Order: sequence, then structure tokens, then C-alpha cells
Amino acid sequence: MSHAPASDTLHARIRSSIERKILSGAWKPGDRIPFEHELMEKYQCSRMTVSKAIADLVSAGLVVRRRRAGSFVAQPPVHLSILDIPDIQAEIRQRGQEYSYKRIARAVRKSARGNAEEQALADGGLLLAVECLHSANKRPFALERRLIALKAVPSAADANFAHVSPGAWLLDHVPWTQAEHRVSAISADVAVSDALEIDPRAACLRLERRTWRNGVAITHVVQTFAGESYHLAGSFTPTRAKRR
Amino acid sequence: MSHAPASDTLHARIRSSIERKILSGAWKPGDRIPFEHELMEKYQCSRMTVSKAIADLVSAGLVVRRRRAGSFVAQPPVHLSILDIPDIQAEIRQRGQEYSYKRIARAVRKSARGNAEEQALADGGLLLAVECLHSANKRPFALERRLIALKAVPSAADANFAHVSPGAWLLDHVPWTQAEHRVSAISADVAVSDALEIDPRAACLRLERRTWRNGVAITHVVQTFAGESYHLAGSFTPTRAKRR
DNA sequence: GCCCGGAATATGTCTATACATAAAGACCAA
DNA sequence: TTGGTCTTTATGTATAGACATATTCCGGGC
Repeated sequence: MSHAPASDTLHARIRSSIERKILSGAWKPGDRIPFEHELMEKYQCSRMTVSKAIADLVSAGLVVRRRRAGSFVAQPPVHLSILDIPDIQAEIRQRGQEYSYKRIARAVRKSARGNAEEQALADGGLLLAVECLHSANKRPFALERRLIALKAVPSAADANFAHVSPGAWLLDHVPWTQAEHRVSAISADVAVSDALEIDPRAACLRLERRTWRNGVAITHVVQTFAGESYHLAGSFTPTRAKRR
Repeated sequence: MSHAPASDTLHARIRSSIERKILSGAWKPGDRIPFEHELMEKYQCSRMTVSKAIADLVSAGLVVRRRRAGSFVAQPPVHLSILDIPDIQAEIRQRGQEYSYKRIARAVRKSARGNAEEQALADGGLLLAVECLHSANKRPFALERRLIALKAVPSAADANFAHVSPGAWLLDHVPWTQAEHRVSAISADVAVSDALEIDPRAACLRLERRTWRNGVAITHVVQTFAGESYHLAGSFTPTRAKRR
């Protein structure tokens, strides 16, 4: 919802100016950001000041600096399992298994009238609903039901997701700034056990995730993983002071 | 395993010197760290340099600064669910339910001979094994089996964990710097369904976690949550550049 | 005792400058 | 083309000083 308040110190203004370009997608990963001397000129300040602004962006992971070459928009994170948004395909291949993907359904529709959450996601626009199946070594592995807000990601309307999973597509095309997980264990119902070819009532891992970019909802997904075959794993350090 | 390499720049040396005091527990949350002018004296450098060292610690969340008052060791993070180590008691109370705790077993023993992982945890010392049950509104909620490395946390030997759960005790007494999760869904076996008073083969959420402080293994825990009643939830932002 | 205002002080921001260093690019030789 | 030097250049580290600003502290007036 709210955009950056552009704090009243100079280095914070420079920082958030650059940050906005990156988060809005105007400057893409790998792009060179202006040289420090150009920013000095633009903001009429000393090099230490622009340097501090860029250093802040480096410590936030948005920018990397290379001597003599300049400073560049950082590549988005590769992945870090639970805490991050997992790329199922990459994870299966990393285990040395064969990955396959099948789209079950794809539809563009309005948000359901009674469903406040869908309406918040759609934000007055349309929703793209995709249902698909991920398999490892030809065995069904995860069932995925996803909604994408077309108002927030209009280019998703051009992807049919017949051969590329919406998760992988989104990771490539849409930077995200915030996500929420809910992980639980469920007994498979008929629809799930049929799709995943497992016993009815078998234990499954259910992962629900909502993702935002700058406060704008992008997507909502429920992934159901077959039985005990899968686990989410993650390595992490303490969450300390919240900034901003 | 490895301790801080104490990089070769001055501000990095100052930074890791302070960091070591905090992570080792020598300086506790709320303690004031030396004034900038004292550090200038100690390291014979300019104020900008010590200021940068402290600014880095602020951005890492280890320190907070207050004008006129000084800089202080930050309070440890409150909690942030999945990504953090959950405090089960606090979470249940936050839901408005009554929390109760029961110790099932406690024993000090050597690491199992054939078990390389237990031996790595024990690191030549003894292990404290605790089994306990968490309940919400008098209904069993989670079964916990935990190992604590007494060599890394000798004071744990003095706690009997009859009324305080080892998780809560550790969060209060031992700072951690690194953790790994594995989350999966399992069907309850007999031991679990008995302890949690649920149907045999009911779906349960299993959370396994290892925790370290400065490369030294502290504890290993497996928590099994009853049925579909529980979910882990977490809000997070992208994991970008890894530092250090 | 209590409230308010001023002095003291530690951090916050910024400048201008200096030298170090990594690496891209150019140039030259085999 | 290949391979090795040398130059150039943008960032990396550090200094010394200036002024701003938020608090704490202290003392005076009521």
C-alpha cells in the first residue's frame, strides 16, 4: 500500500530514489546504476554521502559493487528453501531426480463475490487461476493451485503455463518484497489423493503462501506435497531488529 | 567450528571485536558498549571509523544507538514464527488458550556409538536428553524430543525441566546464531498417537531443528504437532546477498 | 515535591581530501 | 590469435573537522 516516505536525510533520499527504481523494475538485475561521481553531481553532495547510500543498499542486498566497474543491481536471490520461495523444479533436479510438469487447468476469471480475500488480491482487476502438477521421476509430487493478480502482473496473461510452472515464471519475472507462509499437515482428501496417486487420508504437507511487491498483492498459492516424501528445509539466523 | 576471521580492515576488526563480546555473552542485552570516543582512543582511529563499525552492527541488529545516551547491545528478537525458533508456550497463550507442560523423561547420557550426528553434537561431552509434552487447553498439542550438548551449554545440567520447557529455557539462556529446520508431514505411529491422544495414522506436522552458536552445535530437537490443529506461519522478505 | 528551561554531551549527518586496490581495457610482443 | 604488461578508473578505506539534534542531567522557581 504505502510507498517509501523518503526520509529527510540526504543519503536516505538518494538511497530510496535508487531503491524505487530497482523495486519498480525500471532498473533490472545486472544493470549498472549511475557512478558515484554522477550521483554526486546530481545531488550536489560529497562522495561519502552517495557512498553511504549505496552501502546501505548493498547491506540490504539490492546492489553489488565492483571495483573499477561500478555498482550494479543485484541478481535476485537464488533460493534458500523454506524461508525463501522454493523453486520446485530446481529442487527436484538438485536431488538428481527427473522433473516433469503438467498444467491441469488455466482460467481467467473475476474474484468470487463473497470472497474478501480474493477481492483484495484482484484489487478490481481479473484473476488468473492455474492448477498444475509437479512430478519427480514420473511420480506425482505436488499439486498446486494458484491465483495471480493480473492487475499487478499484467504480463502473466500472455503466459499459458502449459510447460512452465507459474512459480518458476513468477520468480523470473516478478520481484517480490514480502511473503507469508502457512505450513500444515493434512490428510489427503479424495481430490488430492487422486491427483497425487496416493492413499486416501495419507499425510500430506500443505504449504500456503501469499506474496507481495511493495504492498501490492501478487499471488496466492496452495501447494500440497505427496505424503512423507517431501520436507521443507531451511537454514537461518535470528531475526533481529526490524528496519523501516 | 571456525571463529570470526577478523578481516583486515580496521572498521571490520573493531566490528568483530564488539560482535565477539556480544555473541559470547560477555556483554548482555541492554549493556552499554564503549562510547565512540573511547573506541577512538583504544584503536587510535577517527570517529568515522568506529562509527562505521557500530553502524554495521546496527544494521545486523546486534546494537541500538541512542543519542546522548550511547550505544547498547540490542534486546534479542522477540520471535517471528517459522523463520524463527517458535516459543510454543508464548504462541499458545497468544491464541488465548491455556498452556500446560509436562516432562516425560530426562536423562544425561553419552552419545550413541554408531550415531555420528549425536557424537558431533556432544563433541566429546555428555548429552542431556529430554522428552516432554506441550498441551493447549489440556489437550496434548506437541510431543518434543530434545538433545542438548552439555559441553556447549553446561548450565543446562542444573535445570531439571520439570516445569520449564527446554525450548523456553534455551531461548532465555543461550543466544544462537544459526539454525536449520526440516518440516515434513508424517502419519502418527503408535508412540505418537498414544502421547498426543489422536487417531493412529493421523497426519501430524513434524519439525526437526538443529541450532548452533558461533559454529558450536547446541541442541537438536524433533517436535511432532498433533494433527491438523497446528500450522507454522511466517512472514518474510527475500534472502539476498549472504554476508560474511 | 514538581515542572520547566538551559547546559552538556553522544550520536547523526555531511564535507573535502588522501591514498589504496581491484580489475577493465589498451597496448605490445611472441 | 594469444599472452603478458601497463595505465586508467571506480570503488574501498580512512582522516579531521564542522554543525545538527536528541536526550540526559542539573538547577532554579514555584
